[in-house]
Amino acid sequence: MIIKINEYSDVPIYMQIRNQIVMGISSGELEAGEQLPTVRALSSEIGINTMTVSKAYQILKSEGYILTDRKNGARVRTEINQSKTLGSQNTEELKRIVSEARLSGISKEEFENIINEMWGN
Amino acid sequence: MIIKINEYSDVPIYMQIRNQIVMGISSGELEAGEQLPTVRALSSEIGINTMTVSKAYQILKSEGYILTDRKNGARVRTEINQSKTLGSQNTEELKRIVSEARLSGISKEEFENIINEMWGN
Amino acid sequence: MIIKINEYSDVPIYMQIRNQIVMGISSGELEAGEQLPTVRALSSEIGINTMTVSKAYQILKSEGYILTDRKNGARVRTEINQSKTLGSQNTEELKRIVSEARLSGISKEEFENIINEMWGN
Amino acid sequence: MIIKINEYSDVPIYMQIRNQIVMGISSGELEAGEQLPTVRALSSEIGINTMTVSKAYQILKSEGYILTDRKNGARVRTEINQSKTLGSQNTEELKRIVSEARLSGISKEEFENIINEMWGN
DNA sequence: GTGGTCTAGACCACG
DNA sequence: GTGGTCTAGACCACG
Repeated sequence: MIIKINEYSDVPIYMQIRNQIVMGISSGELEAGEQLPTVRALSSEIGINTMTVSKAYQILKSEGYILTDRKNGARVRTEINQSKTLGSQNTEELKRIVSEARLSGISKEEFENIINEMWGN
Repeated sequence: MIIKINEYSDVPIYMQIRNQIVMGISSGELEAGEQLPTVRALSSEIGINTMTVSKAYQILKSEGYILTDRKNGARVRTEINQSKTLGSQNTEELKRIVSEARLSGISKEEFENIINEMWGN
Repeated sequence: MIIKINEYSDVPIYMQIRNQIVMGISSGELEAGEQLPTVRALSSEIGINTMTVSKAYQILKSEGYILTDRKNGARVRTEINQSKTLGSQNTEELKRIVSEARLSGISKEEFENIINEMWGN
Repeated sequence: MIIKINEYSDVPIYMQIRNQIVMGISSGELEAGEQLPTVRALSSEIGINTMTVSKAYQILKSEGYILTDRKNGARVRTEINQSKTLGSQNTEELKRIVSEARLSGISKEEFENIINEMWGN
């Protein structure tokens, strides 16, 4: 899986890494149990500080997306916690996006089509 | 309309104000042409600096949501530009949220119900 | 001649009045010697303070575009001073606009066409 | 590149900075990808507050002229959006300048020569 | 070291 | 009274 960093984004680099790995797991590009590159490998590959990658991995671990051990490095967790809830921050973000979409003249049907495409099948 | 600031949020205060006003316009709580509180009134009401409120208003102005004049203060714009697009940042955010929702075990139907509730009718 | 005020413009109202009268003289809509509406008439017509119109007239007078006397009110000057220079402020503004036009991908030919249309004949 | 502030100008300092950087990019004095001075360096160089410089940079960023990141500071964007339009404010300003130029006795040919010089080649 | 945020307080032009 | 500008100074996350 290829991680692409936008160094000029407002989103911190460690968060960009975290987000792309989460999206990779969700899309199936990263399978359950699959091994992630080592911190050192990934940081040299994308040309950033190891601390930054390490921070991304720590967040993914604390969120329950990956497991780490000294021997095997990091792996995608096979049983990700199914909270079945969006969480308050994502709910707030989603409300904001929905509001802006409505004001920009997008119809609910169009918005649902966007969601459908993103969801895959 | 009541603005509530979460001082522990990662979202800057001026952005929280901006977001809540956008959501207020979208929901109809703030009507087209309606007058917003003055910078001074709002800043004293929520206990923050006038510069911070001013920054929120300037962003809303530059985004085309409100208009300001020296005499009457700020008003909700009656004709908000209908770009009919989400914008690249909102698209990225939405992709991330969809990915996290899927991984948390939310079904597409449940997600669409969340959208439906947020959308209103 | 009809003066249209944009109350939400960053350009002060007195300057909007001044600018529109200058453009009216330049286009020929206002002829040399033609009488302008009284301060009172114009201010009530466009619904603003008499002081604001008065300020516009004072600027036009000091710039040599109009003449005022108690008996006849304000008239377009028949011999406007032909300095044949842009002035430093207009020169700076024009430089800025040219720079922005270039960066936006407008060609010199296209820009000259815009000038031609504005110039009339 | 040297930024010169006119403290007596009606143009706010942050806008003077913004304008001079835009003109620098347009003239080629600032090249695509070139690094701008840091907020602190520029503010101390021209003797003004960091907030004022920061505001100029934020405007340039929101307009798409520059990119900022925490590590490297600000850089001139390599691909500036080519809208190919003047924008309504610049169009209005240009109309005003053309009108004043005509009234001052400048011929269309002379005006086009001024444009030509500003445009470079 | 970098840009970003926020404050307290001042002053300004406009109307 | 209104929004807009600017300062001096502080603190912050990111890298």
